[in-house]
Amino acid sequence: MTPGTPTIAALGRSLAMLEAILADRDGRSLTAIAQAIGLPRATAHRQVTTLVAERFLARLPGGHFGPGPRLLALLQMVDAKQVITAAAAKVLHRLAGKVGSIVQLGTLEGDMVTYRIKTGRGAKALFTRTGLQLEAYCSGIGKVLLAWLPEAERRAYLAAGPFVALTARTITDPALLAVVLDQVRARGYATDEGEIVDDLECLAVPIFHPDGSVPAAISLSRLTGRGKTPAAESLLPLLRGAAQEIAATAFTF
Amino acid sequence: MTPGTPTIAALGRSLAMLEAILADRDGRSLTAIAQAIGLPRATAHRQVTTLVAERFLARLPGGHFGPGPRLLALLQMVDAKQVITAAAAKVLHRLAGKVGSIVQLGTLEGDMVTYRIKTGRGAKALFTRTGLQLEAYCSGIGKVLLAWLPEAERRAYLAAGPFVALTARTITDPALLAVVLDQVRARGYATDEGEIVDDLECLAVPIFHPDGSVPAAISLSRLTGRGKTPAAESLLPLLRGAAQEIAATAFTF
DNA sequence: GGATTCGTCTCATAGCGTGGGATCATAGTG
DNA sequence: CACTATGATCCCACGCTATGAGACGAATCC
Repeated sequence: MTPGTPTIAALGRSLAMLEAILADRDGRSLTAIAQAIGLPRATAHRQVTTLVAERFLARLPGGHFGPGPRLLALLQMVDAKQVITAAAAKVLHRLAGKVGSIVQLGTLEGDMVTYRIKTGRGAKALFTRTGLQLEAYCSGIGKVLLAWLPEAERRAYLAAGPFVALTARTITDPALLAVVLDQVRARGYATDEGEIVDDLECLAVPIFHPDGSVPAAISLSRLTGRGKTPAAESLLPLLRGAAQEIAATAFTF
Repeated sequence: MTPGTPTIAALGRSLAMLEAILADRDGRSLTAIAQAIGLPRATAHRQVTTLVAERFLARLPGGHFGPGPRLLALLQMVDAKQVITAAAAKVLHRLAGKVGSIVQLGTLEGDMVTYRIKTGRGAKALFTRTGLQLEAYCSGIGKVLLAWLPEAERRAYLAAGPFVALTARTITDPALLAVVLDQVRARGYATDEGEIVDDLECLAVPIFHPDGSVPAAISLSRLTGRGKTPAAESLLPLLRGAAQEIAATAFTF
């Protein structure tokens, strides 16, 4: 540890013990688990006793342990999207500073995209705000999230419709949208050139979960009216780098 | 606390702090949260610092906190069914002793029922064992779990088929099964009279999650060849009582 | 600019968790 | 059935470590 950061050693050890017990699917003895993480039997025993008393663990018949009610309650408060959002915050701030445009992060809830992070210069000029929900089919982030949806869900989404035109360029034909989503998956990124608002264009890439799913996506947006147009695709490596960094910090244990 | 049980006070307090921070959706200050659970600011600050360093929490811009990667990893190991199983173990042992027959608990995974607990006298005479997966449409537990499935999933299950006859009494007609499931929901319990094996009958009731869903079901089984047949429905209150007790211990935080 | 309020850091104190070891409780084994 | 091995649980003196009041800087409000 860095000596400059005072932390509670005992807490870390207890949490490691919690992890070790839940990770153990083979029914090892408490003593064995304790030994595996280098803890005296007596200490481990007391920690587990406490966790059971606090209802974070439950005793199973046969001397084993399982998750307790309070852990379940915790589970209901947390979802992967929140973790990604937390991990993404600082990465996206840095990215926004580097490219000098608006950076956003969004997730899919049902048919709608939820915008969870918005940062960068000119952010107030854009109509979105964090917490806003928007249709998925017409934004870069939305198309990325749809593209990596499981086959069955993507099909259901396309079948549900209707897709209302917000500008002349909005894709409203389900068949065409299906083709576009296939392209997005093949290329690894999505674009939006005036499909929501006429003078807005953006570039979006997925954030991959290790299991291959895409729980979130990030995008760079620019109002086309304003000044120079830096080659959009030249920004792709930066955006992808950020996505990878976010995934790494969010999913590395 | 009961004085007879030695527990680590500090661990409990730190975990309470973790919960409090995650439960706070209003963006209160750390000081405010600490005060709410009666902890000095300095102590709370050190605990949170530790939890961040251990990656159970993550710093959000604006001085707030969100769940961290290790918490996500922890919670991925937990699902509601495990918690229910843990909570049910002792309750079902007691019930088995009281009624003197076989008690089981099962959950639905895809189309199959997984038997997770089996206890009581004569348990070895029955072919099931914990961990066994069985088709859902022909057992009492299975019918309960199907009956409370969300509309769409229940319909999908009924449409998928086929339903093979294991005995002369097995329900193989999807339309009839649909009617039976409606009855089960209306009555609040399911029976199986020789639909899997000729001489086996059972009575099953749901365990309700507070949100109304049914993540698990419990049943009493009896081999009909053997002796007297205590009025099956007279056991219903006992079974329901056990189900309610399990739900209470598993979902009360 | 004065007054809050919050986050962060320091440090002396004592309270508490620590862990070696003893004691039960359960299996396996000859 | 005694014998042994393994694990769970309990005990307790010791010393370390978490504690929390207080100080300080920073940000925000009036």
